[in-house]
Amino acid sequence: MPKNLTETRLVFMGTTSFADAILNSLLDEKYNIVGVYTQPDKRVGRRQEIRKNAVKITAEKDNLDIFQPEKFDAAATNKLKNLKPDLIITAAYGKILPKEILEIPKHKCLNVHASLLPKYRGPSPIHNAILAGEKETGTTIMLMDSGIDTGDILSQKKIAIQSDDLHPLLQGKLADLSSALLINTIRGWLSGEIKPEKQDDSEATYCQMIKKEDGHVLWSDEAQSIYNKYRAFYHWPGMFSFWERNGSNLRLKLSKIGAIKNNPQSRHHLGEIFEISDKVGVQTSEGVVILEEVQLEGKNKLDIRNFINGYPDFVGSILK
RNA sequence: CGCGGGGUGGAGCAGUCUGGCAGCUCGCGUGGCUCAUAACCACGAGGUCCCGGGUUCAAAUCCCGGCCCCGCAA
Repeated sequence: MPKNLTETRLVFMGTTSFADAILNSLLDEKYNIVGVYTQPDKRVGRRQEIRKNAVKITAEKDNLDIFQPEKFDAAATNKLKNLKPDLIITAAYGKILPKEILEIPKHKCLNVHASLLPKYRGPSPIHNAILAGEKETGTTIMLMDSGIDTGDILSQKKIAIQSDDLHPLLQGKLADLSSALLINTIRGWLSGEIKPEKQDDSEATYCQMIKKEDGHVLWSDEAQSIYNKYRAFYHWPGMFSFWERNGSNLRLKLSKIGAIKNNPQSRHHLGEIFEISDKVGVQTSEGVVILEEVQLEGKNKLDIRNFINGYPDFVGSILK
């Protein structure tokens, strides 16, 4: 084992802004990062421009060697071997590493996973903790094995979820927490102070990749769970419903919704828009969702009052 | 040339198809009413109808070109 942490040859793999925050904290610690792996650039937006992800931008700024393999075939695997990594750190990379890769670094592969494993194994732990209305979640540093988020745990730390935390805020908190924990864990792991602990598979829960369609609001849900969905999907994919107008179903993004009003007296149709004093609500199966800002397809985001000024027939209509 | 919606007083919209007085809901200003108001009444200010060209007696509206905003898709 290298005596000095800065001599450890470290490879980082990550893609999202969460991963970027982790990478930045490793850079702050002056670790010797000999390679950065991230997902290939994707074409994005109406003009199909190529956009670099956050990790790539950071890596370029620091003149790190960047690798963006579509998959780990023989050539990609050899390239990685040539980097002679002592340790691989992954965080929200978005690719499953074949077993052969996991065996390359002598100090193995560490993964940062933003949940209290074995809870919320899978690609969307933060989203799903919010969706489920959890009061707390956390972050786990673990060794990677061939399963998905099933490896032995090195360290773990909890954090509270506030009832009005939106996904980006909670993700930011978890990134900070994870960064600090990772720094300590790397030190402890390389020095042999930390011993891996097996996960209790009987306690495991799993989450799926979030799809765009998941943002479609079901007004037959309860207001509280719709609000949780709003918090979880705030950054992506957002929340939307459909408003029928002049025979066509227009997509209406609910870009900002307010607290829930539990007034059992209110018995409108599911999805019906109505005014409550100075606010605008939508009827759910239990409670009311308050609309604060919406965006009709083809239009800009609008404060609900301005929206109704332009579309007075919105009140009384039913969202689907 | 991936598909589609849009640009009209400070905000949001209608008007465009079928060319003919610049309209609606708000906001703003002044006055009134009220114990009171995101309430009500009266009056009022505020517009190069995105830009450029064309057609026409006449263009927000029709034709050509350009700029910008947005939804989908990826």
